[in-house]
Amino acid sequence: MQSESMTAQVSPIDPPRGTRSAFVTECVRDMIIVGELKPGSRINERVLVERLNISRTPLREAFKILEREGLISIRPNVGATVVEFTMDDVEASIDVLIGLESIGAERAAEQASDAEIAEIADLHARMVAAHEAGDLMPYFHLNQEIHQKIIDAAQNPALSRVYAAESARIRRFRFAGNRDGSRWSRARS
Amino acid sequence: MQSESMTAQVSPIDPPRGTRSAFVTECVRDMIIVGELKPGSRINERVLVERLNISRTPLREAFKILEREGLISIRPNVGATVVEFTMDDVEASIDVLIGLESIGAERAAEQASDAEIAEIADLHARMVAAHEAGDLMPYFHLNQEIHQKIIDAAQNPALSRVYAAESARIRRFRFAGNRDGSRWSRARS
DNA sequence: TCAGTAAAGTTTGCATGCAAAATATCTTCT
DNA sequence: AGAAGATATTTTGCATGCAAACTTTACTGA
Repeated sequence: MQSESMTAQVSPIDPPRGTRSAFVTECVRDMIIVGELKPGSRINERVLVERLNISRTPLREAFKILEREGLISIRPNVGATVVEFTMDDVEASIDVLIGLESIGAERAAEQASDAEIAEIADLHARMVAAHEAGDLMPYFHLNQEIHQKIIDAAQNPALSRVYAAESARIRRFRFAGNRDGSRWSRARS
Repeated sequence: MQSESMTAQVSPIDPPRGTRSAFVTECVRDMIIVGELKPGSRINERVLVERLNISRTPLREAFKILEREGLISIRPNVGATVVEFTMDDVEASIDVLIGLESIGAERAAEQASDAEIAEIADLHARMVAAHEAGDLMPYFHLNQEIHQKIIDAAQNPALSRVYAAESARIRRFRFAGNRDGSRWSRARS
């Protein structure tokens, strides 16, 4: 669903694919995840409007979406600010993610095919190896992949949706949080 | 231009408190939950605009929010429709809710005070009693209460948020789904 | 000097207008 | 009659304008 292609810099000229609203939502979300819009800072509508060459209407719609996603906070008559995460917040989210993965693993074990299980087991072994070798990037990607596989294998749309949403919320902290993988260890079943 | 005719059908309050956007969001959400807007049916902007005495802008913002909440689906250039749930969808959500409650119970057991645990245990006992007595309404409310207590006791904001969101999504199916409480039984720890 | 206040300048929330897309209605031809 | 196409109507997406709320700056008096 989410493309891994990271537009580090927002294109000055915008080829509007789909609706403006969806386009702007993705842009602003990426800006937040990448860190171009920093936690705690207010977001100026006019600046973004000029930057993205769109009017305020789709931008404000994007704000509503991103607020519901938990990435920004809108104070009435004041404006939107990028939400700040404390370390506790991030750990709380990770705790939830781990729990969701447990659910997924449980249901997956009941419903998944042997092939899927084998695939997951393989990914898991490689992930553990990468982790113990201290290879952070491979570990990170394998981690993401295996978690997604587990969730998908459970064949529970609600689970996939909730997991994806919460996962996206703290995506920008994944790298930092991964410095010590000890927390993630508990996700291994 | 909006006449102040007697449109007092279901409209909660005419003077909108807070922002129009928030007001409209709550209104439409309630309409969906109550069943006034039926699953699968398209939502006509103009009708709602006239009904709620507001312009299209806040209504469309509400649509974006409700789409994020999973209550409606917006097809570009076509419009918004109330999402239809299959029984499988509802069961999938319930599965997720149960899983989240398990996480909550686990964390709560670690962090909650004895008083909180006792309170939950008491609620739980009464819930089981109501369930076995076949008292649906008391059971339902106790059920809601105990689940909320457990989630709160875990002191995990992310967990509370995710649970509340998913719970709200299927609120309108709770009664029907409660016919057999057997599924909920597994949430008891 | 600085707290308090008033005026100027921004920024937000919302209503409205318009073009494009989609839907409904009517016509035409086989 | 029924299908295909053309036209009319409705509906959506977006830009823009304006009033209210907020923020910043300038000013006054103690």
